[in-house]
Amino acid sequence: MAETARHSESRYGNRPTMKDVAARAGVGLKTVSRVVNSEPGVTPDTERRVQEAIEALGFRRNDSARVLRKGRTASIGLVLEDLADPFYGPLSRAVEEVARAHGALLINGSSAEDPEREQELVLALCARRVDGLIVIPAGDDHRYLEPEMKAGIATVFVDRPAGRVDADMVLSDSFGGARAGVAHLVAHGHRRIGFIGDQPRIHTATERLRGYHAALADAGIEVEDSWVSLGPTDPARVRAAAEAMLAGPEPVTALFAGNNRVTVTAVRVLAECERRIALVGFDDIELADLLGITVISQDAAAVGRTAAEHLFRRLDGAAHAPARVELPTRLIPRGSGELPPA
Amino acid sequence: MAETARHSESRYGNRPTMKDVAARAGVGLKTVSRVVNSEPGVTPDTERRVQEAIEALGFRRNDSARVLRKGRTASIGLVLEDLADPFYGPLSRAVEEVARAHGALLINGSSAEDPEREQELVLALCARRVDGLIVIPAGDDHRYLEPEMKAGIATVFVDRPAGRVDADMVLSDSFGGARAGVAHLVAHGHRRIGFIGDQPRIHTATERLRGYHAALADAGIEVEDSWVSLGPTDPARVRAAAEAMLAGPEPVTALFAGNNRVTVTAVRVLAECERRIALVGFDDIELADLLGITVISQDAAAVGRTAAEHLFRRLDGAAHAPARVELPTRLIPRGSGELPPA
DNA sequence: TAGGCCCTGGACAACGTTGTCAAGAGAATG
DNA sequence: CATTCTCTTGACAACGTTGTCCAGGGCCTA
Repeated sequence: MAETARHSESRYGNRPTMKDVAARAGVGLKTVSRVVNSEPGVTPDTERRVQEAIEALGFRRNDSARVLRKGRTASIGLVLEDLADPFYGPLSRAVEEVARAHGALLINGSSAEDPEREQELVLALCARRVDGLIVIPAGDDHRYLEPEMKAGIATVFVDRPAGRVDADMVLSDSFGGARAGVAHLVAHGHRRIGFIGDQPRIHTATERLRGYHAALADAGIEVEDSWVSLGPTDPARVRAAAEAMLAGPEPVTALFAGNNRVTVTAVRVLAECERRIALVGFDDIELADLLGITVISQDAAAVGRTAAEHLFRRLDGAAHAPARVELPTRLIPRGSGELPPA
Repeated sequence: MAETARHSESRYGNRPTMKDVAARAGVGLKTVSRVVNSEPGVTPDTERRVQEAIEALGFRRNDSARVLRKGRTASIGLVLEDLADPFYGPLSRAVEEVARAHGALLINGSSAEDPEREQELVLALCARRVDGLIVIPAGDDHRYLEPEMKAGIATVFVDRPAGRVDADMVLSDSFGGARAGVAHLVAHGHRRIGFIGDQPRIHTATERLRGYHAALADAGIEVEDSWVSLGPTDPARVRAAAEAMLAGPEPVTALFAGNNRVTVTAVRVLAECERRIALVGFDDIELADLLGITVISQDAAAVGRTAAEHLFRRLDGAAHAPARVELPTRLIPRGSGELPPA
């Protein structure tokens, strides 16, 4: 009776505990634990009684307590930039599938491309003692993760390399992809090609720009300053950049878009333009086939899957040196990249 | 010394605990706890010593233990259908923002439209004692949640109503949206309008179908069986359904697509078709403006935000009867819905 | 029938944290 | 100077679970 009263004031509403189940089933605490965990050494009859008590009380094991005792949370953290970005949805989903196959839950958070917020999120996840972390870096200094990694939290960086820290990474071949895309435009006769990309702080942005320069250098073309624009990828900035490149006496005849957000805005701008400007975008977009947009496609799901599999291999004890995996990209010609110079 | 040895074998790598910090700083355990939680009653000098010890050891509070003691996990669970679906990315992100504003983390999982998997996920989240749940139901019987809700886990159902359980819900006006969309087609002269939707098990699918029927009834049009097709929304099934409606002696002159996946496939099929078939789709799609697709738009972010705010109001103690919020939809004409009958 | 063994079940401590409470040191008051 | 009061500090229990270890009972064997 006193027992009941105590529980009705308990913090979890009035969740029954194993102790309550044990009392109701007339067995010891540990026996309930055994039944709940399907451990051997319980007679069918006892097990039945315990199960009945569990049903009757609506008992559900408290995983917090379990975690405290066992030291494994069976959860991993995923810190990405923005879940609303169509590139990260499939990535996150792929990570989740792998986690599920390993019986783990996924906690995720968006950094909104803010290094401070990234750190805050990562540390919160560490405080929960996630078993592992997959991080799409916003910042470029991850030394704050060192104590955590030393303490055994497996970490894989994705899409962009980690800063000042030695860890596993899974990247797409941004340099090679951009180089191939720009070379494609060159092959179709373009000599004046614009590049609109993300902020230089972001590794993929500079890698793609490097690929752009490499392709033009390969073709013996000298890049003019006005052809390149790096910065935030909100529609307003991208629109302004694109319009600037298309205006003036010697406008570009083709554009290379540094990521999916840039591509979307570029398509809008080009649709309003009377001249036919060629376009190749980094990242595939839904319905791009119908719009005839030529893209460099990276397989977001494959990136996520690879990273997660890496992580779980670490969690299962793999102790080799940090690896750096680079996944290939693919050029998908659909028309916009094959337009001749206007 | 023995202390050190014990810890070096500990399960969390060798994470220092408050006890270790206390020993190093030469203070009591509780004093460390006070510093970590910024509780009052610690002299600046003591605080400094403790902070130093925390830094030196790389201490990070173990939230599992904290949760066990305090009873609040400061995390909420989100169970949706598929994170890779462009409708759910923004929804999830909106939920995350609200959670973040309340200092909570978001754990999410995909049910893949499988009721069993939904239940499995929800119960796993309950075992972790998330403070609250936001569920996009896959199944139609949620009585399994009753003990959990009674035990104090706040729950909000989103996008589709809960089955056999009294709880808060945030829905979009599927019926009204579909009715308006189909009426739009009727207003543009169509009398033979096809409907391709999701499986009838899914509430939004039947609501939208109901809207379709209502609009046609309003116009005094009798629906033919062959105009309606419900089922999985994978491209193959949708394509087959669309092609069937467009073939035969009396084909439909317009299509209403029951969700974004259907719309995407429908656009592809119609693009291959020589006749101009009108199309209105439920859910907006990126770049739909460029493709000129008329849609019924529901604001995924608003749905997520509303649900999350509802949830936290519950967590902050709101105890009114379960509410049912229905958010309006918006018809966005872009061309495809305004085509006259071929 | 005695001895030993196996099998089931339970008592107890421990995980790392926070709430309660009481003790001790100074400061303020009479 | 004695007393009370305040402020800082630490000892201890508790949260709900699991691992360790031991006890008791039934069964088999000699």
